[in-house]
Amino acid sequence: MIILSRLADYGVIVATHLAGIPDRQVNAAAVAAATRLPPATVAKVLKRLAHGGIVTGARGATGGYRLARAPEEISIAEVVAAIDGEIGVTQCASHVEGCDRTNFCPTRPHWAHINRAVSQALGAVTLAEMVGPDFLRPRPSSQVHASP
Amino acid sequence: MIILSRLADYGVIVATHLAGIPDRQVNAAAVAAATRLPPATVAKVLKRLAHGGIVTGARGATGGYRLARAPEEISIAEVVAAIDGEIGVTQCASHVEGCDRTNFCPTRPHWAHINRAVSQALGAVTLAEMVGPDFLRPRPSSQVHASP
DNA sequence: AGGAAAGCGTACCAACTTGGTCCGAATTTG
DNA sequence: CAAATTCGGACCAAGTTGGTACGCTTTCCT
Repeated sequence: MIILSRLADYGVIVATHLAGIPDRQVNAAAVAAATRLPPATVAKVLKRLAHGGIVTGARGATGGYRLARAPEEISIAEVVAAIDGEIGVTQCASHVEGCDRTNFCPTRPHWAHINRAVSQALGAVTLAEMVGPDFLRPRPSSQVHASP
Repeated sequence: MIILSRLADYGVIVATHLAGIPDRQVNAAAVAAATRLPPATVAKVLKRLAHGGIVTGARGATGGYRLARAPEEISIAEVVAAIDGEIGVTQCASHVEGCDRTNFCPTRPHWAHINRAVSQALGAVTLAEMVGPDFLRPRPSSQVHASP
């Protein structure tokens, strides 16, 4: 199973790319060219990111996108939430009521626990760490640049 | 966004139900009746669970399903993996190669880290803990969100 | 001031995945 | 031997998602 949708994946890639050039303001086509992603989809992703407050878009000629905050202030969870909405393990974790088998469902505390763990895992990594060359690695010995 | 698919959710519910009756061997219809889930879908879920080694199915008359292992030996991650396949944050985390923007992707170590955190969160909880009576807290009022 | 460039919003279409159903083959009990 | 019951596969419908296109607004440059 895949946790993140493809658009969310694209969103992280795009946001990471923007984090790598914090002062530049580039348009969607340039981001698409730099990330080798479909331009139309990149535009869609950037729109959602702008709507979520991750990036800010400048209109007009010589306009473009730019990160709305510092890269170390933006977590992956925010980027993902801007694309696909709030993170939830299952639908029981999202909707509060209406489950007619609530009595048969002693699993919700565990879902909440797992949900928090996932959110914490996605919220612990920031864009600055994503783009940083010396990111925090729990295992500094392993080399991860090559293909696994 | 929802992490687990609905079938995976059903699988956890079904497996938890089976964990609650470790010595009984019940058929798919009984499980569906007990869990208030669609019978056909429960049958499908049980088939995948059997294929994944979570439950064992006995054919013939008076057949039925039973947990293949002890409830404390089966984690949620296994159940989810039996339904929806191996857990991966994104497609980059699953497929080993073929990504033509590997050079533009310094994010994979972080994906691996997040992926491991998610897997650990899902792997830390077993079916025995799911069915355990100590954990169920019937408090449907407060819903905790992982606020960013 | 006008044209061009770029973002913004919406709408739309295609495709894949998912949810759900059904029937045949195998197997065990009575 | 027959009936009941299950597994295992194929099969179909529907929802969601990915992706694209178009019109509008805004801003800079000529």
